Parts: sequence; structure tokens; C-alpha cells
Amino acid sequence: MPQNDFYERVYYLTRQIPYGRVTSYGAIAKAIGSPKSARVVGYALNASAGNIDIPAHRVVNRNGMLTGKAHFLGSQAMQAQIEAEGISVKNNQVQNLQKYFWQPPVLSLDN
DNA sequence: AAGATGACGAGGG
DNA sequence: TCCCTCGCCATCT
Repeated sequence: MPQNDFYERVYYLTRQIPYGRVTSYGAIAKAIGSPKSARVVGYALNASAGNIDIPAHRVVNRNGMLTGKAHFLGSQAMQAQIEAEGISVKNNQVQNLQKYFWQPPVLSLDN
């Protein structure tokens, strides 16, 4: 099991994203105490691909682009899921991002 | 053990 | 505004 504390934190926060909202890799990285590890957040989510308990489709990059869509089972799965939650996606990008953006809570160090 | 990778993000030209 | 480069850091090879 490669999951260490870092992965668990990423998964925990990702599960907290409300239905119909999205957040970014960087926001999650910052919330878990490693603001420079946005790339690793993506890496962790990649390792969670196929896990229906983790709404990874609600995590996009800072511009609202669906950079992770290629890692889902279907080539349009990510966009379909987001649109199904009431968010419009145009040209691989979430529209009106700031309206749907969800700011994750900062995790205590001993969580 | 050492170098390469990447679902990012910020800055420079 | 678009494009490229660089820094980042847990993992992977």
C-alpha cells in the first residue's frame, strides 16, 4: 500500500468537496500543509482512479481546466460527471469557476 | 542509490 | 495574451 499520511489527507479532503462544487490541486495541497505539492496531489488522485468513493472529478487545475480527464475510465467521464452536477463545461474548462469553487478547510496537523 | 515523472502553479519573454 | 521554462516534492523505475 503506497498510501501514506499524505495520500490519506488528499483523499479525505477530496471526499469533503460538496456536490456541485469543484476545487483545485493547489488548494488541496495548501490545505494539507504542503502548498508546493500540487503535482503530488494529482499523483495521489491518479492512484485513486476507479475508486467511486473519491469524487476526483471535482478537482480541476487553477484555471478550471479538466486536466485529469484522460485518467478517468471514459474519455468524457470527468466532464459528464461535472455537468451532471449542474456545472457547465466548455472547451475542457469549467465555466464560472469562482461561483462553484470550494475552498477546502485547512487540516490540523494531527488529523 | 540516483535520476526521471507528473491529474500543478507561478513568472518571464 | 500566448508560450515556454523553472521550481516543487512524493513516487516510480
